[in-house]
Amino acid sequence: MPEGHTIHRHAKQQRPLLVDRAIEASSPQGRFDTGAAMIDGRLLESIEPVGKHLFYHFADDAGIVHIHLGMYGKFRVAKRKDAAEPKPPRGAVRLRLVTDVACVDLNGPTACELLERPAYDTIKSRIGPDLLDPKADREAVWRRMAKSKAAIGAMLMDQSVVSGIGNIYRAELLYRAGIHPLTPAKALGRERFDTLWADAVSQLKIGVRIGKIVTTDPAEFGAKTHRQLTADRRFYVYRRDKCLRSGAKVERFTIAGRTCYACPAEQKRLDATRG
DNA sequence: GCGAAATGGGAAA
DNA sequence: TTCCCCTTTCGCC
Repeated sequence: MPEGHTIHRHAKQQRPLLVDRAIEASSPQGRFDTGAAMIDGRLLESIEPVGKHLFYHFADDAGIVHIHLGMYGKFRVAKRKDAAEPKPPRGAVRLRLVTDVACVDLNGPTACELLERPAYDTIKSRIGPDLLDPKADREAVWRRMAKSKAAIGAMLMDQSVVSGIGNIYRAELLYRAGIHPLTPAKALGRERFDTLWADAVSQLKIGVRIGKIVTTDPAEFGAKTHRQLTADRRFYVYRRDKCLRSGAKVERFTIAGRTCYACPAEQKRLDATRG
């Protein structure tokens, strides 16, 4: 389920298995043969998550592997107990990274490419502040929003404005804030924006911790933890017919080519002149 | 069993 | 806006 939380979770999980180790790289499927050959045998220096992107920095200027999962990309991580031989690839494995302790397979990514420094810089420059980066420039994000005419539902999905939020978090964060997605972003005003930002960070962190998106409040359903919530209670409005809390019929419409969901009873459309 | 839609995004038109 | 990529899942027949 790749939104920003997935990427940071992968980085965290893979670091102890791959970083500071020699990497045996291959492309069992064949579509990344050349790139894999370039990094094969090199030392991996760091894994950098930015929004929905992952960058693998290799030593000796061997290059930077850029991965974007898109909607279908998946990692499969297997530890090599007693350096056991990795299992044969499952499905179309674009990239396989093997170290002394693990085997990491990547299937179905939108992007898996080897970059040199300038191309890396270009991609980085297109990615807005990452909600999961403690040093993210919140001021810059608000400045963009205050200047724009776009709806908050569009701005939150624009990775050049703020990175890490996908279609599920967009719908759910705005529901939690009681703000209708078609509200002009600037109409939130600074205070509501700050509240929304803080909630976004805490929700994404829950996602990183438990490995899936759960945006409902467990206490509301008699559960102690987010993990305990069953699949039908993980979202308030996303892909639902009726709002989980109010029971109102969930409204569906398209913003920037993606389906957006909102509860007409609980999400108010703010006036652009207020705030 | 088949088609559509899905957590995403870039390029083309 | 529309197409295209990539893969899985779900609803409908």
